[in-house]
Amino acid sequence: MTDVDRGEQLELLTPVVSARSAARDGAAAAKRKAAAPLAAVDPVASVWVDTGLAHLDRPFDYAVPASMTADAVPGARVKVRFAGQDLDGFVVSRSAVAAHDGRLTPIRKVVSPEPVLTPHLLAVAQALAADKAGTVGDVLRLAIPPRHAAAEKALPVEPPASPGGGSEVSAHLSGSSPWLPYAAARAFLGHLASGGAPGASWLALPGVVDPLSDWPAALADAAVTAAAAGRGVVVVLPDHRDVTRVEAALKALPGCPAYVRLTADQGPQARWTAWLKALRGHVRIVVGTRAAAFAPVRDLGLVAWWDDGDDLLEEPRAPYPHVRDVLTTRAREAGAAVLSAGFSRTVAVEALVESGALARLEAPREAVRRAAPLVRVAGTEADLARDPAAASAHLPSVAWEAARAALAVGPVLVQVPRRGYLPSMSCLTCRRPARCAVCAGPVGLTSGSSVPQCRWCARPVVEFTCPHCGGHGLRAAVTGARRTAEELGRAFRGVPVHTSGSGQVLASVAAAPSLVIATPGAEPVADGGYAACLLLDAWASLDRPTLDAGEEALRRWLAAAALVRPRGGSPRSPEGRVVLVGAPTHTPVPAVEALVRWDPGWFAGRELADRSALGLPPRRRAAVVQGERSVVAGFLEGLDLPGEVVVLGPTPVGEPAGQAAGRPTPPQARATLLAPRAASPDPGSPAGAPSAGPHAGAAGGDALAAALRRGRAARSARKEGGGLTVRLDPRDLG
DNA sequence: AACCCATCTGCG
DNA sequence: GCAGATGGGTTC
Repeated sequence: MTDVDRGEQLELLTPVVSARSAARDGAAAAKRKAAAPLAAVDPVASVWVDTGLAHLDRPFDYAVPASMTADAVPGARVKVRFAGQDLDGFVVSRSAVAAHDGRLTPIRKVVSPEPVLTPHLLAVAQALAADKAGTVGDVLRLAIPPRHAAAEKALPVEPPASPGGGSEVSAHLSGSSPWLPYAAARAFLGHLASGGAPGASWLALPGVVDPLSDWPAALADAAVTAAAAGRGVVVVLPDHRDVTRVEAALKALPGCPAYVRLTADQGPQARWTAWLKALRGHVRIVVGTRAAAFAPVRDLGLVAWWDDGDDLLEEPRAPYPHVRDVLTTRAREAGAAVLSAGFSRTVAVEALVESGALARLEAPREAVRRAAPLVRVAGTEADLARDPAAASAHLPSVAWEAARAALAVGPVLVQVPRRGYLPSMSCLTCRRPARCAVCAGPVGLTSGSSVPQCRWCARPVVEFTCPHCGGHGLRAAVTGARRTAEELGRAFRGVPVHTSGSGQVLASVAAAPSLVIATPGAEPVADGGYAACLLLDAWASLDRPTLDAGEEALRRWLAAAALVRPRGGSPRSPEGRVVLVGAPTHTPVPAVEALVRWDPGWFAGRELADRSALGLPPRRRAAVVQGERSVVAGFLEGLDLPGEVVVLGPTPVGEPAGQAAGRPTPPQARATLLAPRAASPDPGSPAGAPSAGPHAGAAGGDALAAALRRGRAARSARKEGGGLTVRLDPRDLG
């Protein structure tokens, strides 16, 4: 560029006060403002403005006043005048010339020169927005927490000169490595340590007998391996207790590597401090809940998450990315390794395995057999224990005996489905599951209503007659945790009873005999492992009318059963037992079989094959569009869909139970769209080339997502009101 | 929300 | 013929 060109451009860039304000404020003010000199170098800032409007989801050029030239760096948070309002934005880049050929408004204020929107986060936000048919602005709101000025000021800019800083902690597969039972671990960790980007789906062995070899220790070991190689690490756990366990495992490592905990519930100041510690390079390792998935560690080398199927890993705000989406996108963007860990494997992760993105990281069958407890199944028609105390607790004799024997040597875990977890009903006389007379759907109670109704066709069940015994009475097949606790407490007199559930979650219990009643996900860890575990109301978990009922049931069972001592037993920790209560025994049920054999890998493969055969997700891409009926209809009408997309619906949907009463809401509808996976690399592929060019292949050529995104932008441009939610790859088709 | 601009309208 | 009203699209 010649000097002349440059001069002309600068002329163009001179901020011009609008005629109106000049008239109002007078010539003096206009002169003063017009005279504000622009930055000598790169006077143009491209700013991603948080407009909240889908059709304006792109950067806009602003002029950089000379006074801001040092602060308005790429990534800085700014305030700009946009369409008559003051809006927040981030500087994306600085340049000498504007792409926009009109007049540029000057940036109003640099909120903070901290470069929070890193090129990596921007690329990730763009890729996620494209993949989920959302806006970059929405993703940025998820990715960058609210700033806390005091926290920003208090934290030193430069990391304190640390003698170790984690980098001198050497990790290796020593004799005590928690990775020892996993043959593929050596290759994975070696590749990780040498700067590679391996991907693995790790099926952790059950067992908590040795805290030095449990899964938190293994995750900590992997994190330190990456950190020792100078790479950044993000580890995401579903809940708080899991974060604390991984933290403890990190602290237990020799040299205790520098890490930071990052969770949403720690408050704005602590959260911003933790976020900045990652950004400024004070720590290489971030451990946290879903809020940590975007943590801006430098030189990202490893992303890891635990228990892919836990719904806490699903972001409830638009565009609804799962932690798996965030982390695999980040890994692809940064050339980092991927570690998806759990006692079970979701179908979504199985799809990544079968696509080649993730390798199977599993222990040999003999090791699984040694580590797993012995699992027995007590069917729905099983004899209730003859012991009157057991009968009052509605326990089959197998379960009663297992619990009684185990209580002599240690704690016993009892898992009961969550309160309000689609409680089902059964015949009061013969205890067989109650079925709708019209469609044979399960009969259940919804909160707020005292009349049982069919969960499939929603018909109220006014007069029930059991087809098996002719009885007319109904009882709740799923008993709440509190009542179960009372009943079991009576059945096993003298044994202490603990409960752990939403609201009151226990982290751990002692090795002494006790009964621990817990809802799924709230099971405390037992010192030395549980002696036994009863999994109640299996049928209720399996019979949910959702696509992922089997997967979810198995995940919950394995999570509880993994806290039990191994079947083999040892002098220190005698034989562990698990009893699945109330499962169908007349027909083979894959989830039950997988639990008995402890083979979650087999189950995931089978489940994916089943879904593929039916043309269902995740083999095909799914999108769910929901909103007011007229809005959904209009939206679908205007979509420019590729030919291979199948549109199911829209079908009317009711308001979620409990909300419908009283408040009149416009009728809702939902449509499901199914499309073949794009031919482009799977969004989960971590092995992809470290981003070739800026945002290369960000859209992934996914025509369905692109069409939905265009549709939303068009709606936004037309100022069409009415709520509309668009979810891509939802966990369930609803 | 504010602005720009094209088009319309009412009055001469 | 033209100032002011009206409406739809853009927003740097």
